[in-house]
Amino acid sequence: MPRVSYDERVHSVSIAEVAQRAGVSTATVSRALSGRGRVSAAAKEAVLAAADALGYVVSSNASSLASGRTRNVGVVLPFLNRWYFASVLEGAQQALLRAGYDVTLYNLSGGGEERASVFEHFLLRQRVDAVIAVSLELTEDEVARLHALGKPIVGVGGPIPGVRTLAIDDVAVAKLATEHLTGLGHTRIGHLGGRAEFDSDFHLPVQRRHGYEAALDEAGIPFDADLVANADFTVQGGYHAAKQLLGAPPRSRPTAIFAASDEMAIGAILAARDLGLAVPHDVSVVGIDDHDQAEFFGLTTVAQFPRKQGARAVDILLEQLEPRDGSEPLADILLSFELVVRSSTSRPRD
Amino acid sequence: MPRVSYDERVHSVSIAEVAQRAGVSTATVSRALSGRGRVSAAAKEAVLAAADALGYVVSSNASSLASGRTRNVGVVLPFLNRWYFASVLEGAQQALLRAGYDVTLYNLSGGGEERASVFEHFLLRQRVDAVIAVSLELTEDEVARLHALGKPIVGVGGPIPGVRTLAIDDVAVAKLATEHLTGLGHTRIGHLGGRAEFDSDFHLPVQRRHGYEAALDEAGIPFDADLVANADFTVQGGYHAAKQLLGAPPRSRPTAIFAASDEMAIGAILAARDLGLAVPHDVSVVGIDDHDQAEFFGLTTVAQFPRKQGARAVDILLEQLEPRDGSEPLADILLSFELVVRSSTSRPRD
DNA sequence: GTGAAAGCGCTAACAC
DNA sequence: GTGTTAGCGCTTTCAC
Repeated sequence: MPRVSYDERVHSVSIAEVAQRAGVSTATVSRALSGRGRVSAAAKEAVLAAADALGYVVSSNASSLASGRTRNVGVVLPFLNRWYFASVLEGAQQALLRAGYDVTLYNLSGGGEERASVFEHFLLRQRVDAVIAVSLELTEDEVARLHALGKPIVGVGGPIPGVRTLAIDDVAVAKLATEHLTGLGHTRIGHLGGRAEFDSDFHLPVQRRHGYEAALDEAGIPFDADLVANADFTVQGGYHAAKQLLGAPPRSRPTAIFAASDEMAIGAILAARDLGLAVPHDVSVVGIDDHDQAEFFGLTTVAQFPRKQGARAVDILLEQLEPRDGSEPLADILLSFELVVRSSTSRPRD
Repeated sequence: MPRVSYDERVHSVSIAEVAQRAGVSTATVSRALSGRGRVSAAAKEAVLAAADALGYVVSSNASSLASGRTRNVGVVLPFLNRWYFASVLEGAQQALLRAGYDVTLYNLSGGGEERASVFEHFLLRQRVDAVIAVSLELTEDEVARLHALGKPIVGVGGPIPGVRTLAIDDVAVAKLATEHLTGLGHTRIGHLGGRAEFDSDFHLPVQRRHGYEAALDEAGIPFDADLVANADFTVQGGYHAAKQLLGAPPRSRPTAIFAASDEMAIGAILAARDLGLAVPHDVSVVGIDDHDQAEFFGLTTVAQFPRKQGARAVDILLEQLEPRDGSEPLADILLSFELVVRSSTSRPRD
């Protein structure tokens, strides 16, 4: 704790004052405080003491201007108010904070013009040392401009051309979920997929559907387009789509549903209840995510770990921003996922 | 669109290059681009053209260092992954972006040491022009340090001593919700409140409970401690607490529940269903928030408007950062709220 | 290991 | 209305 009462001061302490008090030059103060370059133990101690006594803190602007480093990372995402995105952001922010980096947030949910404006802002104002793009497909131009400025980029949630990327294997995840159902003996398996408009970025809906079809195929179950309904990844969307699937006559109704997100899966569980169907007795439901509420609903799901994804993205960035010896540049990374079996799935009734 | 291909360049264009190309001085470029000070139309046009052609953008660090303004606002919040907080942030970010400000995010959900670390970071590094604190009670020391640096602060979600604050009147909101139930003729009204540990910041649980009691009082209904259960504001917490209230024998069971958040109210609806009780026939439920999912569940609620709250906070900040003539400094502001009646409430059965 | 000094790229007086 | 110029507060050669 600095030993000065702050409300008595209006201007901030400069490095020169610290230097004077410590009886060294400003260069030594800079070196002592930043850890770059060597400083004698005695000098370092004197500097630390002086800085503490004066309540000194570097001006990030002056430091950035002189050094070219901002210690700030931009995180760009398409939504803030959805579990996956907020979780990735949380994980990234936490890791960045620990490494001494600030996070500047760019939420694109406002619309198209906002996106252009964001790129004007931070590409251009050189506020950040690097960029994390979550489930966003940057254009080649955007990537090129960032790279031209020497700013590393890492993508989370899907591949960006020319950019190192973290992603789960969506096909494999969907296949795993569906295989869980075929393994239980289900043969009429419905799918709640993502609507085409959500496919713009990383083709996540399409890939998850491919995984679903692949699992059916391996189990020798013919694909039936009537068992697929698409929605918008929300509970409400999943509810309505599931009602449609489950409203079919008992003979043709699916005995299990694989939803491309937990929120839609929860919607399906609620829809089943409202139709008087018991889960899992009449219909099994499996999702993807391991959403916060998955446990509450007893939802079987394939967990992905967005917080870890965010933290991992930071590791990769830091390796480029602060290369340490022995660290190899990493290739694209496929993230882990795992099936979490709860009470929403069981063998079919007969 | 700038007419240069960015990947051919590695260093960024400086103001001097623009000045040269436009045939004016750097001062004129600065003035033309920032809008501060007067510039002839011809000069302005020339500067704009040159800047565009070269793909010039100011270095925010150099600009901040020279001017003392960062065009960056820090937003501090205790959670990211909850509807209210994410919505406030979204509203604030959007308004800030429109005004040309970046947002640096400080999420404190990591724990206590993180909080100290955050204050080291941004109080101290002078990265921001102002601070928005959402549902956080800053200490006097923290407020004093910010003020000492001349940084405006605005609080959202509750009062901070010495700081301009935006908040709903939690007592009135809770009273309105409860009055809706008494007005329908309910006399056994349960309350799902917030647990004491959530009271640390703005005593929101206590205030909402006061509103509840006030409404009962005015309706001449005696307060009954057995009809109150506390939880953690989540669906799951509300579910368990509601089960407790609704598990009582029919005679003593509440015919209506007022929950201090929509998420808990949704938990109550699900609990009622699981107990075989119809909503609103057997039990009415009302919440506070107008959460994204409120409509889906047909939840009657008192809406607050967190996105607007965030945007409003920005207005207040901007008024201080960029005072315009005729604008009066605003006092603390009570935000609007409104009862939204849906299908989860009705008159009691008999 | 340490200090002197030259910038980093811009803004804001000030003079014209 | 426009140019000149002195910093903003730091980091980093370069010499010692």
